[in-house]
Amino acid sequence: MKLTEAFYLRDDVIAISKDLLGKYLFTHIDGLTTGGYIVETEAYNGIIDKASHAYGNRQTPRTKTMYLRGGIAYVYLCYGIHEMFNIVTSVEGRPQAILIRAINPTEGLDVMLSRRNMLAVKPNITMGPGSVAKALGISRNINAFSLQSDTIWIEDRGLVFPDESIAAVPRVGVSYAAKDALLPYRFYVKRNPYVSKPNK
DNA sequence: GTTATGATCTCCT
DNA sequence: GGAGATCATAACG
Repeated sequence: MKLTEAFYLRDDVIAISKDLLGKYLFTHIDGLTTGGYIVETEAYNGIIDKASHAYGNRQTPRTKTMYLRGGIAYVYLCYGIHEMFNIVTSVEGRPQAILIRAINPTEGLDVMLSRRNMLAVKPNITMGPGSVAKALGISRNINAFSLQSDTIWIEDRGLVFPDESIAAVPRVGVSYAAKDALLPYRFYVKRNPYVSKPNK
């Protein structure tokens, strides 16, 4: 059930991003389990990708997590407000990562509602990377945690989307990355209500 | 030490 | 449709 390390250690971050659609992401934090299946991802292709934090082989306290062995979490703060959850892939020394932009929640709905200060389930509960992290209780203190741990992990439950229901489009919020912003590194499940707005 | 800015969300109009 | 929130990070002096 739980995805093994071999899944994350592959070198093709684009293929892994696509493969992650339909996989179930779970967290067990503060004694509470929450999760759902992934419906939107974005690939960040290492040192040659201008949109990546590791562009140009940049090594800093923040990005060092990306250089570790694949199969761990990379969590950072964006805009001073939002925690972002990424999955590190490929082998040690190759800083590739995948941003989880949206999930379709299936477990722990009541917990997610209270974490999001919402009264009823609406698509925006886990739509967009900042919302996903908040609903799942993800914060920077699980940065670099292994996805083989019992705090955060990903399962294959046999859910597969056919190619024609998967869209590949340019990424969101990376206009500073010049022509790399045009690469179709954002993948999502067509017509799923939890997919975030831009380019839908 | 200082400063500019962002892999965004929410609320307001 | 648009602005404000809010701070760690990274680059620079």
